[in-house]
Amino acid sequence: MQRTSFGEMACSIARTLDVIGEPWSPLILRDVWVGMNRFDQLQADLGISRKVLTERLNHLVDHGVLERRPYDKRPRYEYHLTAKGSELVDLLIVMTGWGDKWLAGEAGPPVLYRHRACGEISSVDLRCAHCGEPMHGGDVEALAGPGAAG
Amino acid sequence: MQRTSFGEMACSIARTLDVIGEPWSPLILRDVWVGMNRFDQLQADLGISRKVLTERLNHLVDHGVLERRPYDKRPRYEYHLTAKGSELVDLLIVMTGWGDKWLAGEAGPPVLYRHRACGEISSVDLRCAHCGEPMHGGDVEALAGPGAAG
DNA sequence: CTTTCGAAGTTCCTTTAAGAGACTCTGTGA
DNA sequence: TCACAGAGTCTCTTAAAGGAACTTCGAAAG
Repeated sequence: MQRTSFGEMACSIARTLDVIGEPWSPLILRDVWVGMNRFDQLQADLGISRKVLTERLNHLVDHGVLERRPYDKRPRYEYHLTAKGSELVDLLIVMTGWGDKWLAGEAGPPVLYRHRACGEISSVDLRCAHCGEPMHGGDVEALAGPGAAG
Repeated sequence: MQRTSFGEMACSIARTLDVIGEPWSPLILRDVWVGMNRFDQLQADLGISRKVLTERLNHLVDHGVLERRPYDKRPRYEYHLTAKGSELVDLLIVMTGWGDKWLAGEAGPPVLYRHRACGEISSVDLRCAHCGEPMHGGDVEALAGPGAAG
């Protein structure tokens, strides 16, 4: 229910959750990413309540993650990822990787990704933007930054 | 409220959300990651209701993301990341990166990460595990995998 | 022109989860 | 034997999710 708003916390994880942390939001982004851009498509594919879908779409548009785009002279709209929203796909890809590894079980991953640059079915790897070496939880040390609280 | 369970969907994003998608869960993982391992510490730091914290911790333990570890002869427990849980930190790091870029504003990021391997303050970059080139939403094509529905 | 249609929401009602805070339980050690 | 501290549990209120029927707007068909 998340009545507590995370947006005011001095934490980028909390702030990100404030934008896409509500139930369904990541699944909506996934669908929009793969080309399901219309209200009824999303509703049918997800099985989400129309009321909640409306709320989520508005929230995502308000936060600049999705953009509402008319596609007809009638009042008909499509939802598309903005630049800000497109960068959230990184998150979806990493989520997919974890789910594939830990939750897919015998059947294997439901979806595979082909990396266009090399043509191979692949997965993603986190690397230090500075030195290019692997960068995971244990490879890192947290320090207070300029926007720290207090 | 998320009454709809995502765990049965043929989608690794949905399944991952079933494990850590409830409100507060990513923030609990963040805190445990940085060394807040006890109930009262977590409760005080997050300001979460004790009831909800209990529910979340049990859920995360049930799903093998956290491990409950006694630290006293009295019934006292600490929560620690399992191997499965440690890999979720990747997700937190990517979330942090997005929040730092798009939500931190004037003040700048509240937390900085130093990559131990190179000693630099850095951020994370997604690369293809196969060829090492950048791998983001637009660089990738989705195909049905062995565990696809239907 | 009136009727029908389709997409995109709105509204209303029920059920369930989150928030808040007091209460319990269990060993310890003063 | 009393007080304490940590880790929960209980109860009540409030708000959000689910479900399903209803509205609205313009287009095209008769």
